[in-house]
Amino acid sequence: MLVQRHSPSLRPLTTAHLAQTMTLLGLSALELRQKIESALASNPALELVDERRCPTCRRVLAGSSTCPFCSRLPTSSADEPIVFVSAREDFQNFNGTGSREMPEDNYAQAALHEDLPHFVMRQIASELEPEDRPIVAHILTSLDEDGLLSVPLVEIARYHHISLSRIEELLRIIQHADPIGVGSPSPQEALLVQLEVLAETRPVPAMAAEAIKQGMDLLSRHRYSELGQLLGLPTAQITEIARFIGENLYPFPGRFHWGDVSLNRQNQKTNQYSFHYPDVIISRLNESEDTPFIVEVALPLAGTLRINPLFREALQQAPQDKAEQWKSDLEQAALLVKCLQQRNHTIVRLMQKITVLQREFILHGDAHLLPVTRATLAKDLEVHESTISRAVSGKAVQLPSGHIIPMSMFFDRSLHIRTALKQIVDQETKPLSDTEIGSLLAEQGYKVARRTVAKYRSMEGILPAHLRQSNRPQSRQSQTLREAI
DNA sequence: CTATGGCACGGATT
DNA sequence: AATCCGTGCCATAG
Repeated sequence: MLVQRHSPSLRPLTTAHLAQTMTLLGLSALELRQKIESALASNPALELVDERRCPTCRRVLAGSSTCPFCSRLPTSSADEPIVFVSAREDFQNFNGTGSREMPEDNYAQAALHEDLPHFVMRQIASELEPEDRPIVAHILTSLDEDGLLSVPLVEIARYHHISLSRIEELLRIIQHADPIGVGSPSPQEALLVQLEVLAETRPVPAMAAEAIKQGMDLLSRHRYSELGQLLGLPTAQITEIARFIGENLYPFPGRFHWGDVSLNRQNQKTNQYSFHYPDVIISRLNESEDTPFIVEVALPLAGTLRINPLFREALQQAPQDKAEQWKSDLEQAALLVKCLQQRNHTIVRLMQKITVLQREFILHGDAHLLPVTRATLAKDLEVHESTISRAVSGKAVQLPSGHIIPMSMFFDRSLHIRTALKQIVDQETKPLSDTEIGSLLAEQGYKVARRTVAKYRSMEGILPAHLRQSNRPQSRQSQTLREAI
């Protein structure tokens, strides 16, 4: 296998090597930690020693978690980013902020240790009868990335042989957990639940619930006068209700904070990137324009994982019945350590390439992202394409700006065009049709079909021209709301 | 008649 | 082999 070429020190790869390297490569820092912890617990041949060495230069590190020697290489330049693996002690205390503001602490905490289903379950578990828990778990795991329930309730009721009304009771409990409205079958219902909860602590506009119930589609299309007629209210009052909803309610309870790292593009536009522990942290050595990058590949452990030398000795005089077991433990341990090295090695090499290629993007944002494919990078690095895929998937990168983005964003083929599109719409004086936007994009060198403009536009949550009023800035929430329909 | 969204196809990407 | 993405065609709304 090609991987070998870059790691001459490793002994020839067996199938086991390969399999495990592949698996480890595909894991994020968080998953990797779990994996290592469980290995550590079950395999006596492994030990975690406090002595920490810089994985790059092998120097023993004293206090700091980053190697002072490596991070101060005087020869590095913009073309040669400093890339190294770093054992992060702060992993447990990670709060995801960096320099970035964090809206709610508990979200960050939750995202570190668990996903949306677990987060919700933990809140409500005490309210539930033990026999209801599997049912609730079923519901929670069926949520889509927006935190909405796409599976019909009847189906779940039938599956568990319980009545529909029982299910509805349970769902009600779920909906009142944080994020409020989670588990609702529709954005509409999510809004209603939020409204209800909000009403307990502060005044809400009269008829707001009616407006949502009866005029969801009108509301979402900004047809305030029509909605006014429907409800027999003056348009002004409807506008007021709409404003309130836009500012205080959110139709997709899960989208704000969770969302799939690789798929959910929606939250990128809001700067609310997912709160995952970054597998890679990019920072700049200084403030100058041509500063080298410092790239830390996070190893979610404080210390060095190695084979316990005592165990190796003990193996010599192992009792008959245990010999076999011990031997396999030792092999397992050695394998894990090697594969771990290899995983890190691959990621380091990958990041070296990426940081050079996407330098402008890292420093200056979305518009400068080059459309690079995993395939070309694989060729550059002389590894198999699938190796890159695995190395990239499910991982997060923290940029010098503090933003945490999915690593796959480095391979987004249309982000720069979408950014240009956003800019066009931001600056438009009258709503431009997709065709017009298309020709403007063409002037900038982006030749895309009209249909594609429409796709990008909706990806960015921008409404079609006829529903966009001329350039008054609108709250993000109401944009999202309208997107719902 | 124009603007847009849905569906589906084919080629590229993973 | 499975999935994603850009695009063309067509139906529908305005």
